[in-house]
Amino acid sequence: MRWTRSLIPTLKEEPAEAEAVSHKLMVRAGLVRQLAAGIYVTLPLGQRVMEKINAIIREEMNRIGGQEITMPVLHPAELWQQTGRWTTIGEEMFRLYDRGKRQMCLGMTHEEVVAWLAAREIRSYRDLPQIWYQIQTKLRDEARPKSGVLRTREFVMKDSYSLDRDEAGLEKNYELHKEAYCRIFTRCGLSFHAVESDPGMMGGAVAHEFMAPSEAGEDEIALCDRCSYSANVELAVSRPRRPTFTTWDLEEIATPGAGTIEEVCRFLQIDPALTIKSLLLITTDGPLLALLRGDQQLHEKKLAKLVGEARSAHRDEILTYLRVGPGSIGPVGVDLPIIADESLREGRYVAGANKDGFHLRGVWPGIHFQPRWADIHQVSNGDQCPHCEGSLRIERVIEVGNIFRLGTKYSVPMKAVYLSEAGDEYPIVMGSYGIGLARIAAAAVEQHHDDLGIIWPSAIAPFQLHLLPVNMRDQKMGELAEALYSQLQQAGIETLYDDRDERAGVKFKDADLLGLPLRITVGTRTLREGMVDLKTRKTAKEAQIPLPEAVSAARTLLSRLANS
RNA sequence: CGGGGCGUGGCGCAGCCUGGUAGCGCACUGGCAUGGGGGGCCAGGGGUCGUUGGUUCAAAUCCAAUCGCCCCGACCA
Repeated sequence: MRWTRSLIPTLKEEPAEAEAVSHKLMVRAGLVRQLAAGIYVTLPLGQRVMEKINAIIREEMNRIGGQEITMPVLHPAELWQQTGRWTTIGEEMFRLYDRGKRQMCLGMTHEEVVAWLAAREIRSYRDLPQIWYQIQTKLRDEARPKSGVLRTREFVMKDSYSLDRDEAGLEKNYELHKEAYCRIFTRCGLSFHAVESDPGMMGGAVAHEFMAPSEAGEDEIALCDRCSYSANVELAVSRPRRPTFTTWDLEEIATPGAGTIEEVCRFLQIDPALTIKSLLLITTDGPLLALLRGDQQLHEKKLAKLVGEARSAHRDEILTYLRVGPGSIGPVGVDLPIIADESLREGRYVAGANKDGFHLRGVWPGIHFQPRWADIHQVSNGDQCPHCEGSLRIERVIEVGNIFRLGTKYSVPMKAVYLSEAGDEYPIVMGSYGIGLARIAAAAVEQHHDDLGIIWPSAIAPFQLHLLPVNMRDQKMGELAEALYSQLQQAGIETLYDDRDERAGVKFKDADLLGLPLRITVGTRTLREGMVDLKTRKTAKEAQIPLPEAVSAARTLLSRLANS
């Protein structure tokens, strides 16, 4: 493609509103433009990247037996009312009325439509299993769109749905998807982890998310350095490191002015892991004292699963329930329900004395107070793995895909059933599997760039080769470049031909910014010695190649890059 | 939804505090020179200062409301 006939609006300066590296680079390289918060136009270069990703996904989905379909974006409300999600989902769904005042919504996912279709078209066990997928736009009224194309209100997603007779069939399709996803992300050049995840509003058993490590990510995962344990911190469990305990006797000690864990530890010269952090929470059932070790953080979601939604108490509520200020709360002698983290089962601790300016030393959980035990701490860096002796590290990641076992959650209300060999009616067992296309592109940019710009993995690069004549006003040079361009095209090498009458420096900067895997420079050396420069973006290695060998050398290098 | 920040040519910004001719860099148009890393010279075009209302002789500047965008948090198939 000729640059002069393309829309490739590169930017010298960073857009003011961009924060994430991928956001800055995708805008600067002319891949996307923002229309409104969380709504983007995909420009020609970005479109080519999306199509590359698209093709890879399609190949891998077809390979596991997926059949491509297209489902509507506009849905009647009844569909969602049948499964109950019309009311459970809330403001994240775009809702509207048609001219006949019928309530409609914009599809944020398609379990309902799939179940609807299955209810009509699947009758017998002979019709199963099926995998249906689409690559389609989804709409979600995100509370906070952010980080460029990483969290948008309108986005293209590959979503597939498996239909099976039973759990065993679902398990098989789940595994097939897991394998397909690994191939897809690997082919797209991403490094990633498949981790255990919270099924959230999808329902069902433990699910998996595919996470690409990146600073710009919104999620965190815990990874074991010894075994294969890996999980979203939303549900990750750990055994916190064991501190060196002291066999203190129970005694009250004055801690003037020391309220926070940090202050108390400094005052007493002890490890925060030897203290109990006491939090007064207000649940729908009233006040609750939650206990953690001083070095741990409360995991609100874990707690919410046990006691429902909880908020921290206001200062006056603390005074009402405990007759003490926030700095000296403790579990001993308290007449409130207490929930304590498992890590407190062993050892003796320092805790608030429920008396301003005082703490208790030698508090023995289970003896001096009786809590309900539970895992309510957040996994932190260095905690011990729940399955082995390894230690966990926390990594920030971008969620690029996820897979869910839905079971019969949608087939039952939608009456998607089949008849077994014995003639009995059973609900179809479903799975659902998503991949965010733009997130793959953004994650790839996050993982592959340098100070100068993007370094595309060749599988999803918008073009394979950047042909750059240094001076278009030199007629001879122009002719050589033109000739080389048509040879490259004939050779089937996707080439972006920078035929602009720009200064060499401008073109070089743009080439680095766009980040195509390979660059051929036609310059004075070509005129003088018949050599072109062949430069690999990733390694920055440049080689001089005789002009007649340029195409074959490029082909060789590109195939090497494609396999690396 | 809570907290914070920002809206001034296409992009990035200054001017606002202390009201009085709207400015800089880049980009763009025409020309000159140059031609291997965002270089130089000359001449141009382009802005209801987000919007609305108020204060004032006079508002980009002060006040109020409103809209938009970004960041932190809450939320997130």
